[in-house]
Amino acid sequence: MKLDDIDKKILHQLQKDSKITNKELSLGLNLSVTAIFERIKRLERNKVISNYVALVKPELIEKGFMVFCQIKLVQHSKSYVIKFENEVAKLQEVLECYHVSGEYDYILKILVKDMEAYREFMVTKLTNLEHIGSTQSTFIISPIKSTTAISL
Amino acid sequence: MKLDDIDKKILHQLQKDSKITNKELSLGLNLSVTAIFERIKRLERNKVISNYVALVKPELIEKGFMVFCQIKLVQHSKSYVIKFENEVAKLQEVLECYHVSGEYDYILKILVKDMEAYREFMVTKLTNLEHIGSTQSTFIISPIKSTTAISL
DNA sequence: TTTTTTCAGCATATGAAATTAGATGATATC
DNA sequence: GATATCATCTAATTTCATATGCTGAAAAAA
Repeated sequence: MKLDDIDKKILHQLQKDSKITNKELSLGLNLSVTAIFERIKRLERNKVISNYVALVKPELIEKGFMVFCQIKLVQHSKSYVIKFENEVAKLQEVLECYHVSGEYDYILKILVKDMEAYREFMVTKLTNLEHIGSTQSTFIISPIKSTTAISL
Repeated sequence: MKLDDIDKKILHQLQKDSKITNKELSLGLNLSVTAIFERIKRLERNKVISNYVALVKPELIEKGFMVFCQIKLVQHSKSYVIKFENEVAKLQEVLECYHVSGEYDYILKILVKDMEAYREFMVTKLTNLEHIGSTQSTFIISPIKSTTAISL
């Protein structure tokens, strides 16, 4: 799907604040409300916009402890990889998971209540996954800039 | 601010889909529309909900190249740290930035069009920041699980 | 060139949702 | 026991998203 400048401006606004009304957008972009409406619908139909979410401050919901966990698999055959990826995606503490280049295979962004909860997560959930080799945890001291949507 | 179970359920829904109507929420939670409305307003007032955003597929807006970049500062006095953090927050390629424990001081999540754009970003923007020591880039081969809101 | 089709936009209308206002009952406070 | 506070309710109002049908420009077909 092709995006023109107007589409990009609309996306830009909706990424900053999806509660902006079509009218406000139309004023800023010199289009009618209907035109804006139809463009947004088109962006949604084509899955350029995948969905709309509320961003919640993690520290306010008793989840103030964020960790980047790097993981090495012991084996990299397709079936192992797929199994690992499926399992890890199910863990609700895992906000994000990426297959990456470099020394480790995966980087996970993990959010829990505190260090104790993290220990529990490691011992009972993460290291229970098969084929996991070594892991390395990097603790977040302070978020400087963040757009992460947090799950309860 | 204290959150009861109803607040948490509301947050949980809004994090999955902020376009859900108060009526739908009220049906699921056996409350009136007004009660839901007041609770959400309260969550917004208290900044538990910081804002609402549209999630956009990065590959569809010509930004398919994501990188974790770890950064070490040469010096850690307060004024340097603050200056670095301010500057880095302004860079639109930087989606997220965290002050972390371990060998490096910061982890940045960066999103650009491609490897060439990343090189350009490193050379012209990142390494231009003062007090930067070494950096290490980890490239994302494939996102397995992700909730990241992308900026154009 | 002329005609037709397609498409993006527009104004207007309407139904649904958000928001406001006022009433009620429960719980805490003096 | 009286009063204040708070969350909730119902009902009224306002605002917004969305559907409909029209218009003109550009593209395609004749």
